[in-house]
Amino acid sequence: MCKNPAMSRHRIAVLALDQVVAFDLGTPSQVFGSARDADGRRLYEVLVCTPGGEPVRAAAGFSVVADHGLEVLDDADTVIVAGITDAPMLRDGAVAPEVCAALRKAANRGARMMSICTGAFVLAASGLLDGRPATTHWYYAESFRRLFPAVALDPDVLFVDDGDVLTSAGVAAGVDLCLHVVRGDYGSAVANQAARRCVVAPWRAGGQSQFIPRSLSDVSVAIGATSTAQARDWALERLDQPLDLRSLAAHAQMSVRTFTRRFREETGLSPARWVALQRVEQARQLLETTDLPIDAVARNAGFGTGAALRQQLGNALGVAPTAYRNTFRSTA
DNA sequence: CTCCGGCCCCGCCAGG
DNA sequence: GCCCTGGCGGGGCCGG
Repeated sequence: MCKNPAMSRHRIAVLALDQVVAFDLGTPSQVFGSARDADGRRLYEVLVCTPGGEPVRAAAGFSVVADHGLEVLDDADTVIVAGITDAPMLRDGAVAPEVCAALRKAANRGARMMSICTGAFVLAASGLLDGRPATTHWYYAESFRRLFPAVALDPDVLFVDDGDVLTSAGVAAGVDLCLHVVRGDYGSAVANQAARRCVVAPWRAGGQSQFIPRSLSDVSVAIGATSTAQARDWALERLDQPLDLRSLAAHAQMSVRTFTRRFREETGLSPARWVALQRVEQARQLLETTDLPIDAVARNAGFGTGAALRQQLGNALGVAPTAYRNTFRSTA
């Protein structure tokens, strides 16, 4: 990927087909367009295209006139297929041959391939998901499985990152996937700033269930109902200290059993897994935005030793702390 | 590498 | 009957 700001901007082509989901089509422009370097310059160029540059009908009842045709897939660094809805393709899996060919060509050339929502049907029809893990909108999971049995579908996660092929669940999960990609390309600070510009929560992890409210859980806090949200805030303030399940539950004034149950309902993650993710996030931000020694970062993020941090960061991101810092320290 | 001890996760079920 | 709670226990995971 184009991580060096000196190189030309990372180019993203968004493919809209007939009956495109308008929200999906806007998501990449919005999120990637909000990713800026320290001087406020855009880090991505986002081009929307349609087959032949012809207008396509949006499912919402208007037409989309794109500036480009499929030729922009030829030199895009990333290709994103937006979701479509209520189209015959979702039942018969038939995608125009020239679209499949263009997508395959881009993938073979090494472009990063992504889909939002039912865009996964188009990637799958092009054979790009065979034998790989992927996800799509839960509503279409059964149809997807029937049409593309060779794909390892996980219908219950927000998005799947399989390296050069990334797929997301319905609509808003596309926001999460796009933020995830920005995070991977330019680091947490840039991604969080992009999220702030879009006024969405900084991130939801890919493994999270599709069946959790995006921000409605805060409502229960506002009305004072019991919830694990305060315990999460409390935990975030003391990530550098040991956080075991018992003390989290005690802080939420619940039994351990009820706390874990609620926690899972509200976040889609188990408490320990959530804490681990927060610690990695904390470490990333410290590596990106400070010059603290690795051991200090490790202590501050609750890993104890640099060795533990190295281990966790390696598991989560596949990079060592110093390498991570060197990659992202300059961007933001 | 394997083992070990501790913690965690979650299905299960009894009780309110 | 219903739903929610919370203790129990087995299987799993992680760090040493």
